[in-house]
Amino acid sequence: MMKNKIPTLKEIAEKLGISISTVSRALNDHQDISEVTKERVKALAADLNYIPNIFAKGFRTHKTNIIGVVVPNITHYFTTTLIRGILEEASLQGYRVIISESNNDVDKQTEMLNTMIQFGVDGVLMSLSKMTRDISSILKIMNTLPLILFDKASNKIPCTQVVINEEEATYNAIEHLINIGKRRIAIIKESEFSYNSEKRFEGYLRALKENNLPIDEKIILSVDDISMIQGKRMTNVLMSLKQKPDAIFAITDSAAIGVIKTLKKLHVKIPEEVAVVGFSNSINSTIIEPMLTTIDQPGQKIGATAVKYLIEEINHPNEIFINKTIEIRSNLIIRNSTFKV
Amino acid sequence: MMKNKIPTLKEIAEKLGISISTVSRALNDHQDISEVTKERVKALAADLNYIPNIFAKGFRTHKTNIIGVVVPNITHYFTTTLIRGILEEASLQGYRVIISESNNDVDKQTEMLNTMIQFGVDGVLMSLSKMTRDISSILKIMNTLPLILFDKASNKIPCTQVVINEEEATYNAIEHLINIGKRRIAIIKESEFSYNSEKRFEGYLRALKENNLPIDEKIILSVDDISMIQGKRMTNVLMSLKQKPDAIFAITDSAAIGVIKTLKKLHVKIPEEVAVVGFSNSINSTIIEPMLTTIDQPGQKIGATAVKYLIEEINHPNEIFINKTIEIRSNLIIRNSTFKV
DNA sequence: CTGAAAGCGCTTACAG
DNA sequence: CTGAAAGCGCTTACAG
Repeated sequence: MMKNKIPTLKEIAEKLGISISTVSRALNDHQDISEVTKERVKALAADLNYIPNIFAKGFRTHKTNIIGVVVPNITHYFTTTLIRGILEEASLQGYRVIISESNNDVDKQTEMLNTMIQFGVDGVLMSLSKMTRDISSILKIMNTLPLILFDKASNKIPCTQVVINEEEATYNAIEHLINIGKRRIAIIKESEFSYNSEKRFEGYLRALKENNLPIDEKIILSVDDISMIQGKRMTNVLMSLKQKPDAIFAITDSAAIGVIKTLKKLHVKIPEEVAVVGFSNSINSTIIEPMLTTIDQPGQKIGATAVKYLIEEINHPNEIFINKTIEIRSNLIIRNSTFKV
Repeated sequence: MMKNKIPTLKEIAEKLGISISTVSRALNDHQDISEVTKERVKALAADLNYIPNIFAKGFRTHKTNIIGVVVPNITHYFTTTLIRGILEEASLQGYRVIISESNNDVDKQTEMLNTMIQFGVDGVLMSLSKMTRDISSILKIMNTLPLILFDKASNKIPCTQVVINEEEATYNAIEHLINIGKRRIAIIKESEFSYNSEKRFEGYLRALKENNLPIDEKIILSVDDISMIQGKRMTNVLMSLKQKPDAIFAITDSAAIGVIKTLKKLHVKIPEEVAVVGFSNSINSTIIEPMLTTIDQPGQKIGATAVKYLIEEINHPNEIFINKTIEIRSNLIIRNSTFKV
């Protein structure tokens, strides 16, 4: 297929009988250039469909206006809302976004970061893969590029982090269960190192303690992979205990949906006998019956906020940034799995 | 933050006392260079963590190894599977992916395409926004860059298209309903111009005709926005008809889930009184009870295939490509909404 | 087998 | 207010 040629500054300059420098400056609205010249240049540029060669520009100015994003799993609904926020805010600020998936594989994550650098991104937004223990490669990258963590973060990495109020959100959810009269609240969390899981667990523990409820290891269950299937398995475990729980909090909606499905199969009444709470406010949480009480995380806002902080760092490459942790508020959405209207 | 400097060919050349040209050639495994030199150069490059400046390279060779992707809505699960396939195949072939969302807004779609060009992508993969009637801007872009359509395609645009066998898949689904004894099959489709909706409607019509079933306009419903809410509304319409349908085919899972929810509210037995079929095999289709019979679309394969064809075109910029339509096979997944085991 | 040099399209310090 | 020229980091035709 024959492709059109995109005109260059040189061609515009020649057609107008002026220098390339003047054309460049006119297009960039440089103060030195007269209005008349600016207008002539801009008119011709528009006419010829001039598009600046971003590679020549980026090559020259060491800036590409591209942001790299690394996420563990792009198919999670919540992740897509984060990405939507990132795309929107980036676009507003004149940035493009390169996305890659680490598939929760730490080596792949490192590889992705390296290609990001190679592709000249101006900065990186990352949500950590599970099991990211060795942070040396990440620290190395931080020497080269601004990096901001979002959603799946880590206190060990000295950079700005944009997260939700995981601990508090869970605290509120557990407190809600206590308010509706539940006293024996089980939790299904992740066994592997996971920032979100740990924070949520802390909120769970604090809520029990502050309400003088006993902490019972038997109803604190950890799974490798926090999925619907594991939710089902763990529910069978919990409901075969001598002292069954009267509520189950799962740290993800998918696990919570597994819980509901199994409780229904066991003919356990929800929420009267056992109440269920999830985390994420995924679409699924409104499909399941009874609909799931869960925590709504404003993904778009988190994504957009992360972009703002990143561009701030990109624009001030020589400043030392104090590494803030920005907590975005989430909301408990009460539905029929805990409280019937 | 102070950032590390990435070494250049020049530094390697100086340290080794050879020319830049030789270093460049050694790194690119040029045949002219001796093995000894190659090894020395590569060793030092590895040592210094040399990363080629892709912008200098792209600028020089007019190739960026970046693919642009435009999708209507990134939060749809099926879209994320398409993207996953694109990311994987692109990564295998050494390409990065810039993603943007058109939000089903035709103007935004055009804008996105233009920024893609500006950012020097080597080619574009696009899934059309609804209501893309004016294709002039797309045709214009095809003069500049290779473009391939996937999933939401259009016969009017002369380019390679990667889609599923929409018509045949629907035909099979309707035939399945006929096989289980259904005779009055309603369809809920989109009213706006939509490639997928039209193809599915064609399959529906053909199945009825070939089985000598009457086509009744009263049970052919069109909605603007094919959502769960519309599925609910349309079910109320259908179930208040004198001659109620004994099966409902909705062209998306979300609408089909709305159908099931409403049928349950109306105490209609599924599938005995009314069977339900969706399209997509979304996660939701297994959450709803009864689980939804639907059509599984191999998103990853579609995405990967689209990338392959695009890179083929990128690598042969002066060839005229015959615009093929590649149909990827989908599968009917039979579940309890049509057939109880 | 290796090197000197041109050039990709742009920006910008310097000079006028 | 405008221009000539250098240079960003790379590749490659040309010369040896």
